[in-house]
Amino acid sequence: MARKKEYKEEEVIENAMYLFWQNGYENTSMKMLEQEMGINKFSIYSSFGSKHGLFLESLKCYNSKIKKIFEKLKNASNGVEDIKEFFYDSVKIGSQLGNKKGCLLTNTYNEFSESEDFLIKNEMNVFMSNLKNIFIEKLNTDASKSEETVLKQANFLLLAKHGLAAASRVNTKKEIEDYIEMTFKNI
Amino acid sequence: MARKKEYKEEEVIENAMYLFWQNGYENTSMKMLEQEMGINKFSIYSSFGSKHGLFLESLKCYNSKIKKIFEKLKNASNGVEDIKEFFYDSVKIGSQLGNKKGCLLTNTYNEFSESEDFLIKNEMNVFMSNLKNIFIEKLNTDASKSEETVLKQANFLLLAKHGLAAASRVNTKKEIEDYIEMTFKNI
DNA sequence: CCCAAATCTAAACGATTGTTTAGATATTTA
DNA sequence: TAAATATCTAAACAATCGTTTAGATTTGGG
Repeated sequence: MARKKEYKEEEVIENAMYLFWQNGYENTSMKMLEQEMGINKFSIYSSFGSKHGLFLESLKCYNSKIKKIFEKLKNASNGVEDIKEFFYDSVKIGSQLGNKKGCLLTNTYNEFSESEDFLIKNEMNVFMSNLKNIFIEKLNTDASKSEETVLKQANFLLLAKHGLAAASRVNTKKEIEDYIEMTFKNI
Repeated sequence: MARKKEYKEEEVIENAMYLFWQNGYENTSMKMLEQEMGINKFSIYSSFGSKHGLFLESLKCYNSKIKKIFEKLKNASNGVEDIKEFFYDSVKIGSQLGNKKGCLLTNTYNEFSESEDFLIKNEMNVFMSNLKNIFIEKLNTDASKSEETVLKQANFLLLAKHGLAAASRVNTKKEIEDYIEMTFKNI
């Protein structure tokens, strides 16, 4: 054995995640990451392999952060009302975690939409289809809805969620609340 | 007098605009611009001053491209129905102009949301408030709506338009159509 | 026809990008 | 305590970024 590490991966990755969340992948440099993570390039590379590996790990970190509100949604039993609450939770979590805007996954989805990075695109698709399936499940608790209606509404909510994440980067809290309320008027 | 220029600014700027539209500002390099515009760096700099100047000019070029559907919206007289048509037109124009995704202005709005580039942010704010005012005007053609309702619905539509532009980069035509239809269900 | 000026090509600029390496420092174990 | 080794700092790496410059080429007017 030898010298001890002066940091914990699980701790420094959080700061990396916040930085990526705020600036996106390309606009976050190794220099900024050094500063924010509090360790230097050598340590980053020995722990995470590359900037790309660090980003993937940041996405996992983000996933674990939002796992709570996903579990809450899954375990709730008020159908559409739970989805609405999930929308509110999604916006709230950004201001709780250091006033970050939007959703890291949605930001990434947009930034990589023209990219050929299939590792990351796959991560995104898994997330989106999971979310869609949960929406479908919740919508199905209302037995009066036809399968077609459910699918259409699930698509609508998925885009609304995507749009909300994008818009929440530049709009006020009031505007966002109005948007969520109006969105669920249509369901 | 002396040698003649072998290109026209109005022509090459279009290709620059398409490239920015596709990749965003930061992810478009001068090298890519040289290739796509068909002129070299010297010419770009002598015509547009800098990458930043070129981008601003691209935004103006984009504005003139979408002017048509804005004028159409302004001059129409079917109230909300016209806004809906405007949503469809906004999506369509991307596929018409070389299968580009989303809206250059919205993409820019997102990319520069954390930036301190006030020249560009101002350009964005002017665009957004213009759009909002048009929405308000159209909504007001229905005299039964209270001022509060109109403002709330205008905010909703503005975010919906923003979200639509973001989502249209990654979603299918069918999903987008469903989204627009659902959006206007209760307006 | 030749000089002046504008536009071209292409190389070089310094700064920054992500990544690697050399060497000093600290810790564990035998 | 000494040898082994993991982790640190800090410099250097090649590649690319946006930008500038030097020099060749083309054009028009006197």
